[in-house]
Amino acid sequence: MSHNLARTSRPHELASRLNSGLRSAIISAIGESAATTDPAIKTAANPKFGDFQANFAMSLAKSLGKPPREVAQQVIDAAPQSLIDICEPFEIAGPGFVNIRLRAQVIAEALTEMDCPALGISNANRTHTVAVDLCGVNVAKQMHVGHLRATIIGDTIARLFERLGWRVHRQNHLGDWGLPIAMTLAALRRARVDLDRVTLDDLNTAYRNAQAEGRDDEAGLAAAHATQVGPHRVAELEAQHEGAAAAIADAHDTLRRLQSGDTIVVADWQKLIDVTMREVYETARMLNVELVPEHNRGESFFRDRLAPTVDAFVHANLATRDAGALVVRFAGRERPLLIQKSDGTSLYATTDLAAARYRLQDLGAELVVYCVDARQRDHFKDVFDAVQLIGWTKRPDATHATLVHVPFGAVLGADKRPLKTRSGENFTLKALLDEAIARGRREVHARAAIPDSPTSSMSSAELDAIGQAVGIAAIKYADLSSDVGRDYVFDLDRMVSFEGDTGPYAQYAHARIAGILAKAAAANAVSGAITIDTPEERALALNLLRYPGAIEDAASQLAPNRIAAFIYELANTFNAFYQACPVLRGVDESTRASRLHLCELTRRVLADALSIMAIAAPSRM
RNA sequence: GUCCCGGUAGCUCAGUUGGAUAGAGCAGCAGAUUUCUAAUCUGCAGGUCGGUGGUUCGAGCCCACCCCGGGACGCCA
Repeated sequence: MSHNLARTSRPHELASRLNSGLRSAIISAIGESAATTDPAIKTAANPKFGDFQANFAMSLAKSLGKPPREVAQQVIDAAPQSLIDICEPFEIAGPGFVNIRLRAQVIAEALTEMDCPALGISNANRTHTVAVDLCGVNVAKQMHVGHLRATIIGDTIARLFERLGWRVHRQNHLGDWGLPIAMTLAALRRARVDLDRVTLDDLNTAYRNAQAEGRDDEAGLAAAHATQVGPHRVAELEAQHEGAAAAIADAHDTLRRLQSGDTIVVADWQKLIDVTMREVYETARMLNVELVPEHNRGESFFRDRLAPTVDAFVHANLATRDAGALVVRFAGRERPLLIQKSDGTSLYATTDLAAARYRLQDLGAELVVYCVDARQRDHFKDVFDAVQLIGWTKRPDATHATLVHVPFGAVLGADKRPLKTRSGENFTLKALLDEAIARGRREVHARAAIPDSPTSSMSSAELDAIGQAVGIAAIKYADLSSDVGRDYVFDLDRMVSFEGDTGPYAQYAHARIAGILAKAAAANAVSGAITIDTPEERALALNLLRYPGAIEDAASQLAPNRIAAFIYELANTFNAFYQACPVLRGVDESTRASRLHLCELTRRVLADALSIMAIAAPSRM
């Protein structure tokens, strides 16, 4: 998963300095013919090989017809002074790897440089605009685990770009228009339900019943036609489903009134939206997700743009009639994209095309990211190709915008089937979050009950707040920390176990640091110049320096798990440092000042990285 | 039938443009604690990277075919 986001060059970063130094060494050793050779700098596979390794020698040796180690030696001998100044003597190892160890002083200087509000991340990107399609709830339906993913993955990607200074448009593509909503609305109106007092549960039930009614009707008639039974049998079936047919007719009538702006129907429709969204916003708040009414760009928003969208394809000669419907065909692909039904009405692809056009042309997005279920892969491939065909990705400056689907996998139960309750229903997201919060609170209260624990003096309300943060972190981190494109098994025990690669583990590392810093402040201990002496200090420092690159990689690959992997790595190296390197006790003043500085930086980087996933970082837990 | 995604330790997963002995966590075993928060750390053990063939100095990664699992396939979204 990647797009054409240009990776900014970071001359201040150590890897970049090594890269350019080796590049010029290669040219002076081999000649201009090797000017395009990538030094292939990577972080060392193993600390015993140094901090970085350069792998250029093997591929270069082949084209030169020389032994790789000889080529490596030649290049090392031609190293410019700027490179020699920042490294310990190079070592050639194995088939021709060049092992690089930075001088401790250089690492310390780089860290000092990183010690600014932006933490080394370039955020001068205000000319860039991205639109992020996220959440995508349906009106009158409860949120379930699928919406959890669409919401938090989208929010994280949005925050990622915000962190990099982009203009970000969150787009909540609500399912708030069309026959399904009309069916629900019609059913509720028939039953004379008071829409001012109705709950989302009521709506959800009405939605399901209305759907079942409609399916019943369609299925029966479809079967009748498919089996070519006589008109008598069809009539019989129609009689059987008379109620359903009446309901459908009522739904169509309601839809017609809704579309024509019937004041009463529109007001009732708005009530359904209000009831649904009230709960969506509440859930978003629980998840720390930034989602407000201004982000709503649902199907209804695009209703007047559907006909122009279809017209555009017709006028561009990209749409053809097929069995009464309008389809867009693609070279080398059997599957067409249906943009208008044979009855002249539009369907979801039409809305997606209109939405894409809006995001590209009205919002001016150079990148549009869709955080939607992986099962819609083919659908988005078709939609994106259609947008490409008609030329809506062309930008005023002659560049092309990019549309990217970030497909996410299913949330599975222990049986590896999509997560269901024991009675076979979908888990509501709310129930899942309540359970996680309860678990988080239980754990936090249990810790606080241990004498001398840092939280033992806290009030029950304070502990509840921390417990909620821990429970939510457990769920969010588990969801975001593996490749989002894949299915994962929802196992609350593992998520809330607080051991290993989990949200609470990261929070704990942060709280530990905050504890040290609080004690240091109380003792008037101050941080100062960084010196790198021990292996643990070096490992921690090198990890901190990787932060800007990790964030840029996460953005360019639209991969939230890259952030999580960085966090876990940093928390790990910090805990090893914590174990081996006393900060406040038994060390001289300059060591204490240096280690306090490392702690401060680590805390800030951890908190910053967690904030991109919108996971709280409590100071005590 | 066509197309898409996946298969890595008992379990859950990493693995960047192809690079050194394929890495973590959990579970298991052995250690470290009068602690700056043990929700931690250190070590051990655990693998035919689904299979076969190919490309390459070098393949978990690239190519071909096959096996297994999941998904999508015009008038739902």
